[in-house]
Amino acid sequence: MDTPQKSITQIGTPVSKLKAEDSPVFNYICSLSPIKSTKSIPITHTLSSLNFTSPPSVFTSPHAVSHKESRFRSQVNSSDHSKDGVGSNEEAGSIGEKGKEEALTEIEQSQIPKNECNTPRVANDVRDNGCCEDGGMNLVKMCDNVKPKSDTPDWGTLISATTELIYNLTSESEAYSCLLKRTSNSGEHVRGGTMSTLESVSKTNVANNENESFDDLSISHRGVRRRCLDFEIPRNSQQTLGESSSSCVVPSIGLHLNAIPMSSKDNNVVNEYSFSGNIKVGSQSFTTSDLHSKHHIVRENEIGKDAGQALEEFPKSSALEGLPISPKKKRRKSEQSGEGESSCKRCNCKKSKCLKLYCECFAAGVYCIEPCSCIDCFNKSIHEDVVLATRKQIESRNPLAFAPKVIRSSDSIIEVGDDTSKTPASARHKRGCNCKKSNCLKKYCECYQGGVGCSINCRCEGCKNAFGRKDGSLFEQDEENEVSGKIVTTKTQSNVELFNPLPSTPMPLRQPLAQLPIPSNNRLLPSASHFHHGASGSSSSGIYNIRKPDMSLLSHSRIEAITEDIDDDMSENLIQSPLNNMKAVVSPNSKRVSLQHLDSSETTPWRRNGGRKLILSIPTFPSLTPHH
DNA sequence: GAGTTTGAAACT
DNA sequence: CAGTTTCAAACTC
Repeated sequence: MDTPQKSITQIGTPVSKLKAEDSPVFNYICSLSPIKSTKSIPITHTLSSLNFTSPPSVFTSPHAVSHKESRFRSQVNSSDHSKDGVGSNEEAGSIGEKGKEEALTEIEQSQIPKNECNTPRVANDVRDNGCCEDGGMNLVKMCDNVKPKSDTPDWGTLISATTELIYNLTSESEAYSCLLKRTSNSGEHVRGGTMSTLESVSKTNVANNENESFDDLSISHRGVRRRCLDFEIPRNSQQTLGESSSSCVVPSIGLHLNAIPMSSKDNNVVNEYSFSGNIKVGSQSFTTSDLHSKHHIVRENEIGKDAGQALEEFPKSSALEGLPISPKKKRRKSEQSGEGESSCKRCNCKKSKCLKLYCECFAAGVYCIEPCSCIDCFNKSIHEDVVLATRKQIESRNPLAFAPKVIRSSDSIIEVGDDTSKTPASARHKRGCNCKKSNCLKKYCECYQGGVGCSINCRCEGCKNAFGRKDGSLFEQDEENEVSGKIVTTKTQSNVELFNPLPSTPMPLRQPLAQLPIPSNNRLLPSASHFHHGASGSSSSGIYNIRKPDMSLLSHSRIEAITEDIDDDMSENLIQSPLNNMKAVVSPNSKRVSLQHLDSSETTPWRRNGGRKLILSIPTFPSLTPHH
């Protein structure tokens, strides 16, 4: 017998939805409360997610697209359109050109074919202006059809529609939580004519469905990710999420993995690389990079802020772009993380012009934004060419320079090897740290900062990393109690950690199972199990269910779960770096990374322990470098 | 908030 | 590749 929920979940496509509208089951669904209906989301989501079709052209032609244009254009409802344009132009004109030339001189101008980006820009412009609008209109119509004429919202329909739609978002966490909030909070959003989320989502979906092929063809990676969320939110969704529901957005998502420790304090934020990297496993994978291809990058000033705030701040920030910001505005990371919602990178660079890896923003692949306190910053959209050139240069030196520093692989415990397998963290620092004095107990240590244990890759001295020591030893009792109050010693427990949906963070990461909050309603649990749709049915599912503490974690969990599936299937495939057909190889003893051709893995650190490959889960990191 | 410490990044 | 310098974040007071 089909339960109503199940029926909902079967409504996987707009077509089926339409059919379902007339069915008694559908009516019954409509009578259900929105909250109940949301139970179907995971399944739908899973299916939807898996429906992403064409394998991504992950590493193809990541031509940078006009950030400026898309960014400004995408201030859809802003009345400051002209202002934006003027602002950017003025800025580019007054500030940009001179300094840009300087910077470009420094970074070998010849590396930047100026026409490089022209074509993609056109394509994107066309897309921005055309297809999405059409799709959006259609979808709005669809939602209108779905929307009952009476004052009583047809929640079942709406939810099934929106859930399905919203699951085309790659930003599960934001989208999901936003949707849930909105759908469950009130009908005003819908009835009152705002329908922002639904419309947004609808647009996204229609755009995805109808223009998928077009997107695939026309969209390539952005060179530089926008502030926050670039990775996960499809462009269309980004637009609308940013504008209509960004208050729901978890701003830390979209951060470079460097930001894990910050964002992790929210405890419901999975780091973006965990997501994108895992999802992307291998060049054949279907999601992140695909989504990246399909969807554009977020505008830096909107995401992570309240929409209104973003709109308010945009003119200001764009006007201020490129201008030094008073150090008084400086906010330290600790403060940022305290804000929870605003843990986007902020730098304080004074000499690097934010064009070196010293700059956290630059290193994270995001532009600097207003809250940054940098001086002479060139890491702005208006200096896109400079940024691109610099990145290219840096990448030429170290192809993984912009890759996430922490490799968060669900297989890492198994894969990494004997000495580190005991350590609980399901991730390792890509290159390892080199700490001398901090004992890997402070955030000077990149491993510690990333919330991961040290590994054999580390050259640290006196390692006492609370997440796992270099020598593989477990924490001492005292230490451990301090950190988490729990000793993780067994393989099972390690596995629990492995599937810990929580981001890396000292406290919760090592929180024992018993101490984890179990949701009063365990609806999440079956939902979570749905994430293993088609999975190998490993113990991870069970663990997963147990660990599901929080609705806000759901989306992240799903990501990880899917990752598991992918890893199962593709664990033998090395993840390709953004560079063409090359394996990124991390030398345990070298800071620099080298590239290795596909036939030499056995001599590399990729293989350890019985020949299993150590997978470098390089996420879909949109290389700035156009590859030809 | 200023100064110090630290280690990554960059440079030689 | 090793040593040195530069840099900015983290940290301390």
